[in-house]
Formats: sequence, C-alpha cells, structure tokens
Amino acid sequence: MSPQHRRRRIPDATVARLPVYLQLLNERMAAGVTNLSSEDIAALAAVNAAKVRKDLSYIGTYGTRGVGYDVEYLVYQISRELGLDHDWSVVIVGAGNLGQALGGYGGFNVRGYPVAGMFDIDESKVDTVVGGVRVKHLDDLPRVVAQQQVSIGVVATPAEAAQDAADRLVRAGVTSILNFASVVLSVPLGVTVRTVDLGVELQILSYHEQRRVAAATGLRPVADEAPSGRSA
Amino acid sequence: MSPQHRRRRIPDATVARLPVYLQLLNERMAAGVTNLSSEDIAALAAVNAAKVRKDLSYIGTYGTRGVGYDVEYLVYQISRELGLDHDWSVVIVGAGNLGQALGGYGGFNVRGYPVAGMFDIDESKVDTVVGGVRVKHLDDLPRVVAQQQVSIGVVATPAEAAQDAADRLVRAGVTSILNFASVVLSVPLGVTVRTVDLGVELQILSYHEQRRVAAATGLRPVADEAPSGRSA
DNA sequence: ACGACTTTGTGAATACGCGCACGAGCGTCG
DNA sequence: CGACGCTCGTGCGCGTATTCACAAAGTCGT
Repeated sequence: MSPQHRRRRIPDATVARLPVYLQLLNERMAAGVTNLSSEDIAALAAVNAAKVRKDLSYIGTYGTRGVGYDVEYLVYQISRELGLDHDWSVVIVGAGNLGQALGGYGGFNVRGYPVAGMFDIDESKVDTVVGGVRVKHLDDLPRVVAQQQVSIGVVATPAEAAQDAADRLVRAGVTSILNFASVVLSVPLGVTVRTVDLGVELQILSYHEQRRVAAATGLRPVADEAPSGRSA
Repeated sequence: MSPQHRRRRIPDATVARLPVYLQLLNERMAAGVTNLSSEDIAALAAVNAAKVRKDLSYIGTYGTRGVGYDVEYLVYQISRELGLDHDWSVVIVGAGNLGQALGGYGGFNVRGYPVAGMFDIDESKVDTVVGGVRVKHLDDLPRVVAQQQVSIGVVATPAEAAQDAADRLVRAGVTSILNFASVVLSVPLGVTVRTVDLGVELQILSYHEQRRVAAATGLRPVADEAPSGRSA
C-alpha cells in the first residue's frame, strides 16, 4: 500500500485527458526527453498549463517546483492510476467489417489489451481466423470471459444486435463495454459503457460546417468565435 | 429565412446529443411511432427528461404541451439544424487497415457523407479499390477537395503521418477533420478537429475497472456511487 | 364550454469544470 | 550561504452544464 493512495475521485474530464498526456509523454520519452514542464505538456496536448497541473495533481504531487516533471516517473504514475500496470484481456463481439478491422488492428496487444476472443452469432463466420484469433460462437462467450478473467468487452455488431450483445456480455460478467454500434445501450448500474459512433462524430462536424456556411452567407453575421476542436 | 432562425449558439454538450436523439427518433419513426414525449425520448437516450426539453428548446419550440413532439417534424428540424439537409462529401486519408474498413463500411453513403476520395502516399496502395472507391495518391488531394467541394476530412493514417495528413487537408481547404490517429493534431483556428482514439477509450475503461477492483479489494471502501457510462 | 389532466418551455438553484493568479518550494549562481 | 528565478500546487471567481420545479398551454371527456 503506497503512501500516496489518496483515492479521491478523479473528475471524468481529467480521466479522459490522462491517456492523452500518457501517450505524448511516452512519445517524448522515446525521443530521449527526461523532463517536461507543465507548459511543455500543455503545448503538446493543446490545453491550458494550469489544467495540466491540476489534472496531474489529482494523482499525486510528482512534480518538482522550479524544474518540472520527470517524464519516466510520470509515465509510471499515470499508468498505474489508469490500471495499466497489468494487461486487461478484452473480448470482441461481432466479426463483421468493423470487428475484423479491430481484430486485425494489432494495436490491442501492443497497448496491453490482448484479445481473449472474437465472437459472432453467424455460423458462417465461426472458425474463420481474424488477426490471429479464431472466431468463436457467441454461446462460448461466458466460458471465455470466466476462464480468462475478461472484464472489458467490445461491441462491434450491427445496431440491431448490439443490445443483445451487451446483455450477453453483462451476463457473462463483463463490467466495461466499448460500443461501436449506433445505439444507446441499456446496462445495469455498475457497468460502464462508452459509445463511439462514427455517424454522431460526422454529424457534429457537419453542424459546425453548416454553421460556417450560414455565417459566410451573411445570414446574421454573428460575431462568434470560430469553433476549434481540442487543438490549436 | 424561416421565422424561427434564432441562430443563438447551441451549447457543445447539446450538439453532441442531438445526433443521438436523431438516431433514435429515426428508429422509432421507422417502427411507426408518430409522437413521443420528452420522457419517452429521455428513457430511450438514457438521459434526464428536462435535459431533453432544454436541448430541443435550443433549436426551436416544436413540441405541443400536453402531447409531446411530432417525431417526423422533430427529425426534420434536428436534421436541418445539424446541416443534414444536403450531403457532405468526405475524403479519407490513409488506405491502411482502418482506412479500408472505413471505406468498405458503406455507412458513409447511407448517412449522407459520400466518400469523394481515398488517398495514400504509398504507391503500392494507389489504384487499389476499396469499397468501390479507387485509392488516389495523396498529391491528388487538393484537386479532389476543390472540385468536389469537400469540407470534411478523415485521418486514418498511422500516428506518425497524421500531422502531415492534417496539414495537407487544411491546405487543400478542408475545415473539419475526424482524426483516428493517436496524436493531438495542431490545426489553425477555424478548423474543427474531433479525435477518436481506441487506445484512449480503452484506457478510460481500464481506469474504471482498476477502480472497481481497488474498491473490491477493500482498500478504503469509499462510499462512492458506481460509475456508469451514458447509459442506465 | 368548462374543468381536469398532461406535457412543454424555462427561470432559478446547483454542480461541475476551467483558467487566473499567486504563494510555496526547489535549484542555481554569485 | 543568501538571494534570485523558475515552476509546481491550489484557492478562488467565472462560465457552462445539469437538474429541479412550476406556470403556461394544450388535449380530452363530459
């Protein structure tokens, strides 16, 4: 039990940024950088420096005043906080277009999320091999989840099948779901769902585009700052 | 100029939810439902009913008290607000694993985002056909963007190539970018970027998992509500 | 035609996240 | 060894987002 186990709740917004910091710290570390100030990190992440400091302060006081943060140590601490000190096996449900792309991606293993299994309900997909993993029938899900201690599931099915997939995952014991289907999944309390929807993202972008042309057309030239993503 | 052109700025949080409402309204409409109350919508979207009403109030007062919202009319109004009354051509940069999956996905056309072109810098990929689109060399990007009036670009390259891809997109005239690479893109003001990063999503989930096991281990049994995604 | 009931639209209250500004602590240099 | 400069950690005010609660406005039954 390390001394610095504050265990105070970290704000959602911060949790969402920590992986970004981690990513870029790793990148700089690989480039040989050993120390970075909050200003440096802020510039790389395109956010405010105070925000970086506050974010990092939630996981502990690992900086040195007048100097900055030791990159390697910080990487270690963020990783630990995010639970990356060990691997998390994942299962992928749906071996269609997207499921195959995810399975073949390879990024899972590299990042510490080995694919414990891919599943589909379509017999014709079962036993095909995707990215080194043989597709199993969805009925085998509970066994694999139990045996391999899987707690994260990926839903890569068509929208119609997504809720059923989620239900099966939950029943099998999965407590976190990454959902790529265009549906709002309903899950019991205590299960975390994150949805990534291509259509939603595109529609958010087209809203901004639509707004730009409306402004350009001169229809009410609202003096309104141009919206920019998380980047500057 | 319709009478209800308030043109007041819609909060980002609301903009992010409108596509979700739209999705589920379309789904219910297809099922023959003609009217829905804010409570109904709230249940389907797993959010608070007051939030639904406030969100919808930003685009106009299209409900009927005592009755609810006419689904078809609401779909029309949200679509208009999101700029979906016409198609938005997109270009995809990067014809690797992910680019191919996106191109072959087909969902682009259906949803009103026809793929005007796929591009790669790797000669061996050029002229291959993915999802009915022939891959062009990245140098052809400016021509296609100009000719087809493309304003949305998708970055599906490896992380190392993503910033260059973004720079080229911006130079060609694209003003919205959907980025799938694990990098923080730097773009000029007035360009909107949205990043979707598989690694980030997984790490957010493993944070919650890590927290769950920490709680279960009894290390400080913090009386803290279990975190659930956007769903209930 | 009127009263009871339903559901919207929105002011007001609350919670949350952001960024400034500054004190505290560490390293460095004379 | 003391003074100076740099950068962290954080208290505080501000704006945004969420939720509550209720009057306004419509429907429906009689």
